[in-house]
Amino acid sequence: MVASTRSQGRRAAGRASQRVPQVSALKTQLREAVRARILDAAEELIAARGLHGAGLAQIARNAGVAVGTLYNYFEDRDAMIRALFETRRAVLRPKLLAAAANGQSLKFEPRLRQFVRDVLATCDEHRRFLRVAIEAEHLKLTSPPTTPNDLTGAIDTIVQAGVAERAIDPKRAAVLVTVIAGAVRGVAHRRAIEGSDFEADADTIVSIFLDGARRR
Amino acid sequence: MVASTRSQGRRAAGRASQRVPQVSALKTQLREAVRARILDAAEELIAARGLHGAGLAQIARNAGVAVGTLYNYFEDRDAMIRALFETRRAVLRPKLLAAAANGQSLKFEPRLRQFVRDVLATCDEHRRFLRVAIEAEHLKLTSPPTTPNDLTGAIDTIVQAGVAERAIDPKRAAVLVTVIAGAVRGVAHRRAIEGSDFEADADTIVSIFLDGARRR
Amino acid sequence: MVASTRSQGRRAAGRASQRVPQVSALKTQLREAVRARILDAAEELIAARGLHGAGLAQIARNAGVAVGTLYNYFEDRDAMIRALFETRRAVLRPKLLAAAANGQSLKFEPRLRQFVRDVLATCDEHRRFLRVAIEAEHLKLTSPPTTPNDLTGAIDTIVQAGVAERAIDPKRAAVLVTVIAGAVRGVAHRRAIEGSDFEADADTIVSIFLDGARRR
Amino acid sequence: MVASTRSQGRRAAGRASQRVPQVSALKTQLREAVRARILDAAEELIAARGLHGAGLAQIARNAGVAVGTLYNYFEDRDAMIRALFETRRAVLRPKLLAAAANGQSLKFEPRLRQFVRDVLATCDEHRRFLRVAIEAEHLKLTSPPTTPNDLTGAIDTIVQAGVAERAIDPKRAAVLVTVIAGAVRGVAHRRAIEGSDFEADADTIVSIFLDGARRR
DNA sequence: TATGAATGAGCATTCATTCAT
DNA sequence: GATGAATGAATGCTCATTCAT
Repeated sequence: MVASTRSQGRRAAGRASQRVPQVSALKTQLREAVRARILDAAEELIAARGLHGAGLAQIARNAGVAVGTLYNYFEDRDAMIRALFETRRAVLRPKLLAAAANGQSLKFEPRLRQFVRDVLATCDEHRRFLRVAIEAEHLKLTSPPTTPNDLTGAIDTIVQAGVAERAIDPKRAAVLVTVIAGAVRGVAHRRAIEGSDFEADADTIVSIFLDGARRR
Repeated sequence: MVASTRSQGRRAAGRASQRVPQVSALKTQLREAVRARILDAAEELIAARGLHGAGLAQIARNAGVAVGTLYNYFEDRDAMIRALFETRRAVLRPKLLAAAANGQSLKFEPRLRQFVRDVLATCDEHRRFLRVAIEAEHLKLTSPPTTPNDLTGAIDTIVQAGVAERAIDPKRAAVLVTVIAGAVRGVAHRRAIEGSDFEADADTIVSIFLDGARRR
Repeated sequence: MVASTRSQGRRAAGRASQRVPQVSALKTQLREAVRARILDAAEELIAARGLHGAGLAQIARNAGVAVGTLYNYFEDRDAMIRALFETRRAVLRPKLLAAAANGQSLKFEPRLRQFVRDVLATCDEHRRFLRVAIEAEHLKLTSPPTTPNDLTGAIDTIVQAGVAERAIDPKRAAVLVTVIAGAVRGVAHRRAIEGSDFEADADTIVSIFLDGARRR
Repeated sequence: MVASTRSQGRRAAGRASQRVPQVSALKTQLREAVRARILDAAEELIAARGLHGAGLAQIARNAGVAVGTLYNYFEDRDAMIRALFETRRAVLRPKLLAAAANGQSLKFEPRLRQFVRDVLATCDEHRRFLRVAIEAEHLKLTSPPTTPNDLTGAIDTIVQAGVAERAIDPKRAAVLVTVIAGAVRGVAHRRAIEGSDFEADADTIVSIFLDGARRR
């Protein structure tokens, strides 16, 4: 009896020490789910009606929570929007970095080709956020590092590699980065709005940039 | 007295028949001047603080009129902003069309070269409005045809000409338009923000697009 | 005709030069009337429900204006309440100063007697504000100089005069000021709440302070 | 085994019959301790930031409990504040009554002297609550009997005794009560805010009230 | 009973729009 | 036509209260 009592005690203690973390893990999971729902609601509204048209009341309604609840997750509206960008950025940035780092063993050309393909695919995946990011490009006041800069950075990495292996003229590097970034953004933007899938776009873009559009 | 009255009447009538148009012309001129002052004030504020930060009170103050006066010139705030875009568009569109039509006698390459040069010059001239246009690219709901589309249209004209003279592969034409438009916009955007003058940008861009960035 | 026209012109000019100030004077008067109505409404609500219970919506309703109008008269709610105190103080302070300066030719005793009589009369006149002043005595954060301090200051003036003419022991002066101020405030407070008129209070108070309540 | 079980049962029962009251006593004690901690936290916050600045969240934090727990001790915020006053009153009232009853065998003058001394001492002891009481004097709507009234009552008791022994003119009694109460409150208030100790205040006050401030 | 996240009515504040002068 | 004070719906935010755990 003593033994069994002890073992029960142990088991109980064991259960407790297991359950408390389990409960808190569950809570954390729930919390994250709500947070995600809120950010999704905000993202959708901003994409649809612009930053100005995304009121807290509507965001709360779409997220299925009360207005006050928003303030349990974010300091204020500004912080919420900043969090939205940071969250999305945390998803996109690694993809961009991975895309940029991807074919380091490859020569410049196939590497760039793969990179552009990856980036456009990623943009397709995150069409909705793209509209938000475009919307927010002039809100530099609050959130310093924007996703588009990540794109430019990634392209810069690749182009520098191209310069290093003497595939690209260093004098043209800076303009090339801006031009490629503008082009990619333009194509992605068009896709995001039109909803169309330019299957072969990636390769065409790279061919144009490398060999020119001139017919030979 | 009668005579003098008559003659006065005649003279008055004569004056009136001359003056009424003059007066109305003067009035129209004055009206247009006020309208322009209002739109300038709006443009400046939007460029500086964004669409949301440009309140009617501040616009009126900067334009040197009363708030109520704004409503004698525009139906409401939305109409005023639409008018701002249309007014600027009315200035920019002819320039773009002229740039596109400019070297119709030229071969494709020098024509495109001249065109990009002209477009970037025009963008430099209208830097302030550029910021407004960028700001407003997500306001499609109210104003259907936007300046950026004019750019795309002009580029399309040129590229089609290139296709016609067999300098460009027709399969690539659509993408090329988007890509060039994106690149030009990207460069212009960068200039508008950084304030820097990329003197040689135009030629570099065209060279890249025609012959590729690849070192030979 | 010329003459009459001229004289008309003169008259018109005369009227104009009279009327513009008249109009602006009328406007100023109207403005002040509205301002007063707003402050009255605020005073009444604060007196009835306390500072916290006086919401801008209710104040506006009671003043017969829209909520937004309040902001044409005051920077924000805080400024409005500060203005309320300053306005009332601007009325009460001169009365207190006058009461304190009143019988400078008199001996200490009749002077104090007159002073207390005046102060209690003034308090009766401004019963409603008294409740507001009491309410606000712990809001020192925003408005530094409060009406109650004016009372203490006035009493101090009188007591110092009493000290000067050797009617009062200087050692007791400080406490006497506090004690008289407390007593006057207590009586005024009681009147403000009970609404009763203690006709002879002033003289009784002074007698007590000068000769004591002890029966002889 | 049976026996042992029984004896265990008995013992258990014995323990239970001893312990249940002990446990409930312990629980009651604990409950009271928590209640006291909550009221202390509330008192401190109200004294420091005013009634309006004492939010339930902050009170709970300072008391070391959760917000919801407050509602296990008090119906709502209003009831909590009322309880605060009643609790403090339950401490202060007996002291005031004792002070009033203290020198029943003494003559009026030394009795009043002692009373004022006691009251000021009590006020010094409870400085913090004094600020709360002052803050709350306009919350009469909810809590009918306030501490200040206890003071007035106690003074009334003494003054009536003075009337009875023909030391005080009955016509002046009512005013004298108000005046003394106001004076005591004024002095106590000044002490509470300035933090200074007027050692001799009590005697000075009584002397003034009995024999007047007039120099002889 | 203790907890603290969820709730939503209530608040001060803003700003496009109207209208009497 | 010009003016600018008046308007009030809409917004972001707070906080006493509730309730599932």
